[in-house]
Amino acid sequence: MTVDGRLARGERTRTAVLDAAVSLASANGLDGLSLGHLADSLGVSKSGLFAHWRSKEALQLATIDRAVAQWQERIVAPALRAPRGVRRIRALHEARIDFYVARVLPGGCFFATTEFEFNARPGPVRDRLAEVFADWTAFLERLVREAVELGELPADLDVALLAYEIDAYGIAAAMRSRLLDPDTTYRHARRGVLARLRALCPDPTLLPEGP
Amino acid sequence: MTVDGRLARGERTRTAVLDAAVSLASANGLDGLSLGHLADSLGVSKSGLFAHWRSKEALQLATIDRAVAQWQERIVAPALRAPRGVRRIRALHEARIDFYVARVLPGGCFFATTEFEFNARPGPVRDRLAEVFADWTAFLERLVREAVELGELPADLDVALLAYEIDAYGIAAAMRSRLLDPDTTYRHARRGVLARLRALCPDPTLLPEGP
DNA sequence: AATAAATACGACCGGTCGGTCTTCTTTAGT
DNA sequence: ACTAAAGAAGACCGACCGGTCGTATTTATT
Repeated sequence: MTVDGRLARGERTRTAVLDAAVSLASANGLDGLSLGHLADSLGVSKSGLFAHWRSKEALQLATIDRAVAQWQERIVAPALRAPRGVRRIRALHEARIDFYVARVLPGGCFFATTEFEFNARPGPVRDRLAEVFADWTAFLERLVREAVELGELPADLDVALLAYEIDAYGIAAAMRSRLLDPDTTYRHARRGVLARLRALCPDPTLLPEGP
Repeated sequence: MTVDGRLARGERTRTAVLDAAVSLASANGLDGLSLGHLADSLGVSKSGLFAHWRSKEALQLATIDRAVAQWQERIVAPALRAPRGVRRIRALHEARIDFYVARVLPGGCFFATTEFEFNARPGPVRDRLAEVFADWTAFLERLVREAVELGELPADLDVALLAYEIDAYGIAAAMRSRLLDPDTTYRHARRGVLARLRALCPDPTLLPEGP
């Protein structure tokens, strides 16, 4: 099966551009993502970008999708390799903090930055971000519900509330690690969720203290 | 004691501009705050603004200070009217959520928006925001420490961690309330902190369930 | 070898940005 | 009434923004 070299070349460019766009947007926002800068930093011409996306908004939407794919690879996929229940919840949170620690994106968290940027700006970009956020929340709640069903968390637990709390630890980590002391921040984020789960889980051996 | 009418006029204009700037920046960020738009929305000329602030950056810094003053009035001052200890911590958090519920600012939270906007952009604005955030964290930790000293929280409590958690509930509320269901979000934010404090406080009568 | 499609480019457009300059009005001090 | 200072206005600047257009280059098809 041969691939069309023209399409292959375009696809290569497209993903390279989007990776750079995710990086840039994590630091400067989806609005601060200037087509001129993006083109320059990639050694392409600005008009070359318009061959792939008709407008800045189309590029912004594509950038969001690329960020979702990265998040899926780096945070969700590793967590799904852990066994269902509280261990998976912990693995997800740990993968997220690891992602921040590794400084993968210059802005820390693409979603935190862009969601705050657009939460008061109606339009397709905001709608897409809200959709992504809703999906993420639903995923977190599903993981918590699974743990309840396995008996690893109390049956009368407020599932949505615990999901809210776990995500809150992550958001706060993204924000504080860039303005205050990063090490302290990450320690709080990790210890907080671990302590929370241990307090709720009847079987403490599922959640060892160690790193 | 008479005041200089010229200076008074300038002062009036200045606070009016800064109030509008805080509002605008809460929605569009400190960078999205365009001097032209700001001037138009106030019925003044753009060059009139430069008579008060030499540059956009100077205006941004003044806007931050104004937002701090508003926060002090609307969140910190009410909390300080509550008795020291866990009740004051709760009052602070409730005042914060009330502030979000009241939709005082179109963007929800000035600090959450701007701190995420600037956390990867070195410069005086970022430094000032980091300073403000550090002060806020220190204040929160002080309140928690006071509650420990009063015996309303365990002596071996990780003060900084609880302060981190309380702030995390607030940050998450600011973010989620604009993209997901606001009522659910606010309920989680309030119930979460309340449940957390009640679980730690030996005297449950200090923290009644009621609204 | 010729044609067509997908990429990419340089030049350019109207509009907006932050910022400057000159001018005019308002007000205080005398 | 006159002067000095502060506030505000409008015209204007260079830089950059998102976006368009015509054209050249690469590649697959025939």
